[in-house]
Amino acid sequence: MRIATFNVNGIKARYQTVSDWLREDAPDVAVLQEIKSLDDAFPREMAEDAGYELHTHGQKGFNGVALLSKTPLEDVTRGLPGEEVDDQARYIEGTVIGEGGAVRICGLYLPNGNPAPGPKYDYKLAWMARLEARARELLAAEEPFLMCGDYNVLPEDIDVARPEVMATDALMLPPTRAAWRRLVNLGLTEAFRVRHPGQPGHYSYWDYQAGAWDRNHGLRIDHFLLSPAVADRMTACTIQSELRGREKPSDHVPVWLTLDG
DNA sequence: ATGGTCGTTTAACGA
Repeated sequence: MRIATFNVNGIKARYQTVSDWLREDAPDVAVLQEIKSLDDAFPREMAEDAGYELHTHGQKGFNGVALLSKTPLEDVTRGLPGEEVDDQARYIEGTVIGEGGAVRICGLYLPNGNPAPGPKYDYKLAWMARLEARARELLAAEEPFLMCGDYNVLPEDIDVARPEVMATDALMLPPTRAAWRRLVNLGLTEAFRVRHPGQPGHYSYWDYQAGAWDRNHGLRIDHFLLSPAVADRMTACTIQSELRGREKPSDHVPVWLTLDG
């Protein structure tokens, strides 16, 4: 089973890019972030014509996540538990049944948090605490799961081209990294780094500005975290960086996870 | 040192 996470930066602007990508690269499950669309405004035929079941959790103008699956998803839920009122659409879960068993897929768009300090950064850290609580629940239930998406977290200095420029950024401030480590230290596996230990220069995002792509001034902020049973099934994790060089790209590229069965 | 680019939606705001 091949699962891809992709921050598309606007599903309407990315119509052709995502349509072509689904047909050419054909993930079994596609986990999308920043659809920037209401549920009713998502171009459903893009998914359905390519052979996907579509589940969205959208809002007007900003944020928004979606799950696309070649096989039916079970128990799709929207929103991250832990806050009574959360008007930001950043989280969706669904269970896919593969040959190797069921996997709970958690798609997330973690808040950027800039400027830090400030209310946006407070919201980011609170959101990370809620995500940790959700991971604890799934671990306690012994449910095989993965959490993937745009984490807006730079786990280590090798995940950014120029760490000194980003030192005070919400994506890598010490409290951000501490919250990330608490999550990983629950016993989760960060798929890409485990498959490519110590290798710098692998990014999943390049700013549209200042020739960031041409200079490879990128960030690795799109991640897969795997529960132990899912980590045991991992056979590959790769970043599809070539998509960033194509016409009318998103500022992010897909990250892929391959599971045995 | 500064500004630079997109997307959504049309005046800024978010990233």
